[in-house]
Amino acid sequence: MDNDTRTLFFSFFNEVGIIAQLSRTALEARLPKGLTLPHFSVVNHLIRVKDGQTPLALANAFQVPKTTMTHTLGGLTANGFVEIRPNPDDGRSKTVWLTDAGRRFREDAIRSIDPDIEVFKSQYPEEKIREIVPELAAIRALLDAARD
Amino acid sequence: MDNDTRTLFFSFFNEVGIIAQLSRTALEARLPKGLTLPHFSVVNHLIRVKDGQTPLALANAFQVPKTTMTHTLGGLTANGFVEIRPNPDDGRSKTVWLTDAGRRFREDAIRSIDPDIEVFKSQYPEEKIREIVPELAAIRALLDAARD
DNA sequence: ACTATTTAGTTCGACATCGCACTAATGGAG
DNA sequence: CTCCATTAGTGCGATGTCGAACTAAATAGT
Repeated sequence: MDNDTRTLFFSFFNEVGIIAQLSRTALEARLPKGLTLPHFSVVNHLIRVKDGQTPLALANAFQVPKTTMTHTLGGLTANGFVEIRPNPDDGRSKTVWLTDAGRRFREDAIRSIDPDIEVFKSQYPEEKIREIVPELAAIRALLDAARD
Repeated sequence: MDNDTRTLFFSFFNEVGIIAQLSRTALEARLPKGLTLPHFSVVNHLIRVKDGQTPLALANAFQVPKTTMTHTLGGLTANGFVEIRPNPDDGRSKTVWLTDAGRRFREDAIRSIDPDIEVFKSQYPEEKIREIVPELAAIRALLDAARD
C-alpha cells in the first residue's frame, strides 16, 4: 500500500479521535458533576427518537456493549432521570422511560452548551458542517457494517 | 439558538464520536493482546515525526493529560518498544526513544491493518477523505484553542 | 545569591468501558 | 410437550483515562 495513502487514512482517524476526545471533555465540563457524555446522549436520544426503548436497542444505537449501557442506565436511574420498567412483550427485557427530572436535565444541559456552539459556529461555518455530516454518517455506516 | 442548528452540531460530534469508537475497536482487534490504539499511535508518531521527544511533548501532540501519557509509555516500556532516557537539557525531563522491537511492532501492525484500509478505500473514495481531513484538522485546532 | 513560582513527571484514587460468565426468559425442532 | 439454542440483561474483574496532590528541577524576581 502506498505510504501516502496510509498516512492519509491514519490522519483521518487520528483527527476524528482527537475531536471526539476534545468535544467530549468540553461538553462534560458543562454537565453536573458525575454526569458524562453518555448520560446526556442517552437522554437526548430518548427525547429525539422516543422513550420506552429497550436497553439493548440503546446499546445498538450508540454502538456500545450491553454492559456499558447497563452501567450508563444505572447512573441515569440513580439520578432519577429515567425509569426502568418491565417489557410487557418480553419477560427478559425492559423498557427505559424519561422522567420530568430527565427532561429538565437535558434542557439545562442544552442551555449551558448552546453558547459554546455559538462560539464554534462563529469560527467555523455551519454550512461546512452541514456538508460534512452526511459523509461522516456514511463512513460510520461502512465501519459499522464491516464489524460483522 | 435554532433547534435545527443545534441538532446539526450534535449530529456532527455524535458521528465523530462513534467513528472514533468503531475505528479504535477495529484497529485494536489487529494488535497483539494488551496493546491499544494509544500504544500504536505513540510509536507511529515517534517514527513519523522523530523520536527522542519528551513525554510532555507527546501528551500535547495527542491532547491527553500527562498522567495518561505516563501510563501509555509505561506499557510501551514494559513491552520493550521504547526506551526512556534522561533529558540532557533538563533534569526534570526525559526523552523517549524507539527500540528495534518498537519499529517491528509498528511494521507488523501496519501490515495487518493495511487490508482493512484497502477494504475501506474500496467503499469510500480516498479523494473525499483527502478533502475532509483538512477540515477536521481545522476543527480540531479550534477546539484545542478554545480549551484555554 | 535567595526565595517564590513554574514546570516535568509520577503516584494514587475514582470511575468509565468492556470482555467473560452467569441467570432467566424466549423460541424453535422434534 | 420437551429439550436445546438463542437472547436480554446483570455481576464481576481487568484495564484505560484522568484529576488532585506530590517531588524534584528549573526559572524569575528581587
